[in-house]
Amino acid sequence: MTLRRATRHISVKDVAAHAGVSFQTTSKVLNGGGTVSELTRARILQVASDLGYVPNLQARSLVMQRTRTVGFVASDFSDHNLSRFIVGAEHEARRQAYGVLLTSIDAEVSGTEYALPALMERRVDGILLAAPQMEDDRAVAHVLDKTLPVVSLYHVPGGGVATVGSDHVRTGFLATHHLIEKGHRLIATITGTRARRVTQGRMRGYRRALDEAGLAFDDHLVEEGDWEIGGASAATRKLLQRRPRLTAIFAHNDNMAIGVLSALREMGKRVPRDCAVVGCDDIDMAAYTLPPLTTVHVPFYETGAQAMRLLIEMITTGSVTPRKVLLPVHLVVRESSGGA
Amino acid sequence: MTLRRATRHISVKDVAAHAGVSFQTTSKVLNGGGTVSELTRARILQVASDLGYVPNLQARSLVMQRTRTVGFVASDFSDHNLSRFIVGAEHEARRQAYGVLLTSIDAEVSGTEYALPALMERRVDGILLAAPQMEDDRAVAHVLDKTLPVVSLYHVPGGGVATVGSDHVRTGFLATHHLIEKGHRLIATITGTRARRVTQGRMRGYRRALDEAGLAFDDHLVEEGDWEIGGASAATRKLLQRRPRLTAIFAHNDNMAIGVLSALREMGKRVPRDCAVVGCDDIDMAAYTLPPLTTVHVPFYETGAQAMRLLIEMITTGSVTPRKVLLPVHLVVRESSGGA
DNA sequence: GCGCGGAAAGCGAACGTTCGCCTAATCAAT
DNA sequence: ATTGATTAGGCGAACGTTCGCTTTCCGCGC
Repeated sequence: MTLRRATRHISVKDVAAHAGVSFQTTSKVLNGGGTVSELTRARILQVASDLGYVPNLQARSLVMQRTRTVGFVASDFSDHNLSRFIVGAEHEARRQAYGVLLTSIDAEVSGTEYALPALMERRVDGILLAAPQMEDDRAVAHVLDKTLPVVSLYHVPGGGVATVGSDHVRTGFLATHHLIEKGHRLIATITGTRARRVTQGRMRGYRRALDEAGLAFDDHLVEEGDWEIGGASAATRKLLQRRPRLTAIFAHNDNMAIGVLSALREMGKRVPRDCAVVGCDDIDMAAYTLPPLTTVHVPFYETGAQAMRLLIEMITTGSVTPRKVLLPVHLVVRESSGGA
Repeated sequence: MTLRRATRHISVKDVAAHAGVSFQTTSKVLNGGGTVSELTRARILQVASDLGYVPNLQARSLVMQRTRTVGFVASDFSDHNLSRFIVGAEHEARRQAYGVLLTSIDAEVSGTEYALPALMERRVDGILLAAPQMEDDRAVAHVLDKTLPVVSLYHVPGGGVATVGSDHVRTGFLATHHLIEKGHRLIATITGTRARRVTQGRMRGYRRALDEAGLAFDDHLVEEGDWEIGGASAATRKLLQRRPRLTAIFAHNDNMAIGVLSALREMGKRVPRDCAVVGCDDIDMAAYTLPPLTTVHVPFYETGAQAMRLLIEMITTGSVTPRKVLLPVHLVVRESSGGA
């Protein structure tokens, strides 16, 4: 149908011309600074609004040497937890009038290939990292070090990067401790992938709770999962084969806990009577499983907001001190562990 | 600990100085154009790489009048379907070396408030819209019209905006038709929120399938849902109270179908023997519900990629012809409807 | 010897800002 | 009247590019 041309953007010079002043004066007015008479100030503002003037941040960035934009690097936005994190980060960025430039990195290729250069070209002021596969990527760590403020959701080797996350050890501890309090003695766990820090942390919490209660750690009560429902179902069957008398399972995320519930049901076990289940993350669905899932709430949204806040603080203060922030988690008791 | 200063970025002039040529010549080399001797070309490239030169896209955009960046406006990234869409769009953008600037809009405030100005300031080349609440926002439609290439996932009033989406009517038709083929005659449906186009489309497909089979439409077999699990459970109970003999339920998304399954189980109904259930969207979890959920697969990832492709095409060709693209959907038969 | 064509590289301007410094003009105080 | 301060606004430069137009140099054919 119609084929329209892109209309030229109007600039500060256009406004100046219409208002009969120099464009520099216009700039002053628009930025609130300088000494300009009330009359001309009003006139310029009027003209600017009439013409629909929108400042060009590109040009401003050029002279200011700051883009007021941060890069966000993630591995997979469709991960539910990660997307809650993104929402938190984006909200905080918006609150402080920062733009967020999104880049995904494939699971295989190191982020150095594309994501980082793309962000550098656009001269982001800082980078928010949410890509677990970077946990062991020394190349990335090296690139990031010493160039830009960086905050990561995950551990980055080299220690030059600030980190914001939740307390994984406590998460594992709370879940396990709760089961112990409920009287369970044979408590199995289906872990996340072993290489991940979060898995190691939650595992440490699990062991600590056992230790405190004087319970022995049993290797046969541990099965590695892949964070997915299907894998957790399989793991559940393996565990029950090896230790038929176990009475509780702690899954390293709610998704796997759902797989556990489904496997238990298929095997004719009743939850929580025959076997209690506790997950962690506290996803929306946890309240709607059958039975509703006891879980440890992990503040993903808050983590995102906090990470962005820290990043922007680092940007504005110029400090690149690699701080570590740990956000608290808390237990949410529902029926899968026998209720409150 | 350490407090480091942001190191100055090195520019084309720095490279030129080290290579002993004018910065314009350097620019030529870096962009592949112009007539430069093989010797100096090699030298310049060498120096650029040694110094770690990264072009400044801000400056380039300024003179080129194109930022090679698109804006993405979404209402809620943590929506699973939407996040699949984002992934698709981002991958396509990356493939074509476009940057993606993320903005969320709150459910309440019209996007005109913050999101659009923020994108305009950054001079994005086009906008990808994924915010259902804009379906009836005439103000937004007006702002968008005639200024920039815009592709929307949802309908935008005014007709000036290109749209990419899946075939909602066919989705409703396939789900309902499948149930009819399975021998069901009293087929209830739990719809999405009525105001949404997707709901209206799926509803039309539902009615069309009934019509074709010569089945009467019964208002009491329709209940409005809110896309959420809890609401759908409630709706299921209402439906069964009004029409105890219904034998099938079509939910307007998989999430609600999960709520339906859970409500049916609580009421002692067996799925699919007593009541068949069909959802739509084909989320990951659909394969893991109990029983696994028959659903209509909606290609969210592809939709995102396609939308981005269209947007970039509009940007590069300068055409703002408001095309409408409908992607095909297909039925995925699992056990909740009685299997294949 | 003269002009020509082409290769190689330089130069100036422009893109839309911000910022520091400069110039008038006004006005009160000496 | 001469100063000095204050107010209002202009001017030039810079940020890092791209692009089109010179300029310089060289070899070639007449």
